[in-house]
Amino acid sequence: MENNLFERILAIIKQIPKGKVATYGQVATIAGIQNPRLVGFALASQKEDTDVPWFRVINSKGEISFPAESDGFKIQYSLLINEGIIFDAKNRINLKQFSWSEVDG
DNA sequence: GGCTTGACTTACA
DNA sequence: CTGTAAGCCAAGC
Repeated sequence: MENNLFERILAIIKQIPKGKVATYGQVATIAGIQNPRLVGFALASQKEDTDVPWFRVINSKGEISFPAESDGFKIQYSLLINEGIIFDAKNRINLKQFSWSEVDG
């Protein structure tokens, strides 16, 4: 078990199964931290060639945390669609259906 | 060591 | 649903 929160966060995100997503709060809680921003902060530190499926991490609203005009949004959107995630007219997904449970894995 | 910022969340009005 | 406020951890200056 890594002592660094960053590596712990990344390790958890890497455990997210394909076709599912986790919220920042979800990952933060599993990581044992009380600050969901650290999750996004850790992901922001990653590179494009990272092994971490950062695109499977979204906010509690079930939507991508990037502006729809941003490239990051398009990339994450495309990657999620590629895994079977469905977005609604508001660019949001059904958390009830796609949310990840660590025990469900 | 202190202040500011950040891919956030929850609560209240 | 929209707007405001507090909480929390790490990095950068």
